[in-house]
Amino acid sequence: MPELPAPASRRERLRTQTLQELKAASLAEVRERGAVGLSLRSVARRLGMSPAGLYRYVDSREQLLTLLIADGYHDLADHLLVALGTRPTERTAGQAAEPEVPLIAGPDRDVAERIRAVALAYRAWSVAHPNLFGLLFGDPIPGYHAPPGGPTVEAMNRFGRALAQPLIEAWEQGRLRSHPALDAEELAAPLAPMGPAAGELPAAVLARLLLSWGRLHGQVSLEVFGHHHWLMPEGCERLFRADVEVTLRDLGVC
Amino acid sequence: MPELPAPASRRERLRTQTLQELKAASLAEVRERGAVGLSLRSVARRLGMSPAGLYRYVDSREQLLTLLIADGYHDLADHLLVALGTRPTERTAGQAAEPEVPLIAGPDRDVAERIRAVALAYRAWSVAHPNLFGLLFGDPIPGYHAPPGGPTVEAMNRFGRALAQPLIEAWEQGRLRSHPALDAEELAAPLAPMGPAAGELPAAVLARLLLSWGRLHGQVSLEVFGHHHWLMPEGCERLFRADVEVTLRDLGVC
DNA sequence: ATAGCAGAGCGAACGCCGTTCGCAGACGAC
DNA sequence: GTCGTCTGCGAACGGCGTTCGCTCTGCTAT
Repeated sequence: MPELPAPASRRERLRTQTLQELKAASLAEVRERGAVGLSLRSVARRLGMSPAGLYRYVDSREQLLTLLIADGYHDLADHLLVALGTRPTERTAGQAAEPEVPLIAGPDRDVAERIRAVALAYRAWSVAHPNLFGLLFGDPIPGYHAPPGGPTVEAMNRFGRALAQPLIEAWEQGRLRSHPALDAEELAAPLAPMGPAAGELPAAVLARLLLSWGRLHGQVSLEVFGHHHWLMPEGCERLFRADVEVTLRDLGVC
Repeated sequence: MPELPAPASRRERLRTQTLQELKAASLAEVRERGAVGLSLRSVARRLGMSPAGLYRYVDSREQLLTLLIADGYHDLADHLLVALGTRPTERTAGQAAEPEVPLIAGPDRDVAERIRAVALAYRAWSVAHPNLFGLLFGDPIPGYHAPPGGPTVEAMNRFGRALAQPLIEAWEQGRLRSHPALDAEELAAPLAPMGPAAGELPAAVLARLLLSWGRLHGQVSLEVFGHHHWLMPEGCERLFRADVEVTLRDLGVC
């Protein structure tokens, strides 16, 4: 979120500052108690405000959650971009202590190392913020659908671009191995009318992206939600690293 | 859940019947509105009971949810077992319309086909019951930890065994391809002290099980929670089938 | 057969929640 | 300085999970 120059009247400055505090307090609640446990009254108590007062800044509890979702995607995207060597020190949004990025591989590094870096960063962020991971990727908010042009989809797109970046590079370098199951035309066909985010990505690359993302996401999801941890108390990270290596071989870059 | 012979007094019969109705009504609520939307008062209204009356059968809303979780694992396990050709017609628990099992491969079929069958059944069940999938694999209930010997873990174990069954067969047939990233000793080491469910499974097989499950689970999770659907309106099933084929090749059975 | 007791169910209440409404004060524009 | 908009608040409504004490029913032991 680039800071707008906006000279902004005193009123407006106070307003945006209050809204930032509101989001920060809500974020803290979500981190501690999960998205389900977010209570407007409790947030109001933190801010020393009346519950009704919050409604000057937020339409409803649900809309507040979507604000946090957008921020969450931005935070995760920032994290991935750090792993890719972009955006070296900025890190404005996430004011709470951020997890270390386990591996940084800038644009000059081999593409396999860059994929590794983004995958490890994805897991590191998710494990460090399980409740935020749940907010982004867990049960969807019952009635909610993101408005097409809104800040939520923009944040999701930024995240998606960061995730796709090294795969696109691999494709540009001609290093994606062809695969009978992945290059079948019946797979590429439904991908042709792709969403607004995909841009000019060829279907075969998009297919590999979704597949690879899905794999890593599955491991992370099972770990964060406690399903791996229960069968395998230790070693989730090693299992994840093994999956990354297998995926790199499948892609052909390693 | 085998039906106990239990001649049971009239009181007891009525009691268990009421409890079944209670669970059925709650299940319907969860199916419609999701686990977050489950309301004891609403369930009581469905049953024509007072809200307080429910507490004769259930300790709390949370405990009711865990009952549904256990039932959900059993239902999913049943579904997988049907795909494996076991348990041909019984299907007692799930009284609501169950999804068709897309592929049935009995014990006489090739192990690759059996893995395919269980994977497709996993997805079919999840897509057919998104809110139940969320109940089992979405955000965990904030404060809850399954009691070690309880019915929940028993149900999870039954599900895990069904999932592992064809992989074990592949291993017994010596058809699991060795893989540098998966047979590394540092991966097997943390798996050695495995949970109560794993039994005598060798670590390398357990590692492949968790890896393969994680992959498929990731695709299903992203699809059910709407993340794939948004980038790729159609073709989730084809993408999933492609992932299954890639996984089969990785395992070496195909 | 009957006395007594455990089980089942209910109404009322408590404290929490999200949300709305009307009112009061503060700020900014003219 | 005046007026309108913005900000905040107290009170209230309906819904929620949960508890308590009461009644009534059915079972069981004598």
